[in-house]
Amino acid sequence: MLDPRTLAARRDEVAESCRRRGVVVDLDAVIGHQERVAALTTRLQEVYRQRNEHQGRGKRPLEVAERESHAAEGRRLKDEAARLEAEVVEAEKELRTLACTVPNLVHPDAPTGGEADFRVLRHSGTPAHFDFRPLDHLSLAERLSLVDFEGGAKVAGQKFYFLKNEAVLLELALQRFALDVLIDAGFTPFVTPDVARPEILDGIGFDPRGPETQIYSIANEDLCLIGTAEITLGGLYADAILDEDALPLRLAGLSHCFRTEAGAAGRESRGLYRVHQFSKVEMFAITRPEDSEAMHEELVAIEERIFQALEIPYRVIDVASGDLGAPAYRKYDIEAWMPGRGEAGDWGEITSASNCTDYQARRLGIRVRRKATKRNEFAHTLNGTAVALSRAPIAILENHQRADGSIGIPKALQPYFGRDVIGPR
RNA sequence: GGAGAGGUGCCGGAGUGGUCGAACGGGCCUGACUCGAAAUCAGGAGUACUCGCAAGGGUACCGUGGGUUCGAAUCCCACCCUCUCCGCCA
Repeated sequence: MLDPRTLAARRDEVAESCRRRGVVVDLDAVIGHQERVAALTTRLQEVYRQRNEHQGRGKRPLEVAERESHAAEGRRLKDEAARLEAEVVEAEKELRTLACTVPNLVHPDAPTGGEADFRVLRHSGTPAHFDFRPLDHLSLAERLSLVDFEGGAKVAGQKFYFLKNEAVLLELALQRFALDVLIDAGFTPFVTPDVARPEILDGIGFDPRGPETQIYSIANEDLCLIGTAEITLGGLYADAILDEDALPLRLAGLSHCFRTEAGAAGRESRGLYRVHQFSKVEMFAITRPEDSEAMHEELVAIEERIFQALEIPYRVIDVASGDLGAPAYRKYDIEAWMPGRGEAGDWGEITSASNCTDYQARRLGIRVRRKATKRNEFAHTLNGTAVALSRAPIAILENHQRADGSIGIPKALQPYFGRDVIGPR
């Protein structure tokens, strides 16, 4: 949600961003509605003022007849207020609905276009040359008894799985490795709840309901399974007014992530790439508005450090305007080289870092108290994947596979993993 | 899960129908005193909405949502949360 008043002030800029996103929104309707809500609110407050004045006159002892007519007038004012209140509530609800259709602004340097129009910012590493035909991660994992999708389907359904043997150790090693990198970088580590209230999801910009939702709801509870720790870490600071000196906040959250993947049938669905549950170490940052772009670069730099240490070839892309998602102002994805993907290997997204500017902060009520002006402003929030324990293992398995079917463990991970190879078996 | 207690401003803590946006402490900010500081004294500090070019008005908010009443922090109902005890449990 963009603030309807800043929307009015920056109307043309917002319109241009919507155009670049390919989103059709009637901005003038939102602005007009905001004005109507303000006018209604003013009228309601005037009735409140009258009511207060009237009540002041009832504080002294009154004759019986006087008391009667006083009470009657009071009831009249109360009814009038109630009527207006209902109108205001209704109008505000509608305004919120309208305002929520307006996505965030888009960074001027982000490429314009759809999913395929990303800009490649840089490459790191070179895809390994195999003198044998490399397998995809699923075949590798099955040969080595690392995952059990059949068992997952048996107890929980399609796209759930068991990790087994070294895959379990690999998951834990990657978690711990990533956390160490983040702690070094000044992040405070968290293990967060795996569930959250719908308001929190909504504040972060996830739609907990509706047919296209990515979110599981828990029956008979007002709770959802989280799709990422971004939800819980952001929610942790909902309604906070933060001291300017306390920023930026760097938070690292380890959680399980649950996604329904509604409407994603058939899309790159093999193996661990797109599953209903996985673990993730997520970065979340809260900054002053002027610091968010630098923080965005910092988050990507950390992601790159992690994947360089894991010896995974990758490229960093600047996601195009049409593929950003409503909260994001700019998004950088890291795509790892996955030798087993497609016919002869392909790039696959393994992390994603977004600068959401004040879009989430506004909905969650995360503010900064400015020292100079003593005023409160909405903070900026950012999030980025340190390591997703579904996709990072794909990249490791596929890139570090050997002719004998074993998997080499990158040096940086060996102390965490405990040995230097998985298999062969 | 059962029983009890409680949720008030930055913190502690009054307040059981109008005079309460809220006593009193503490902390914080400004000024006075001081060479400076401490102590002391005098002032000032919440959030949001709304009207206004502004200065400055107005309105709402005492866990949340309803209700009673001319009038609710105060009474009633529901829910959420916290604490203590019991039970259960990793």
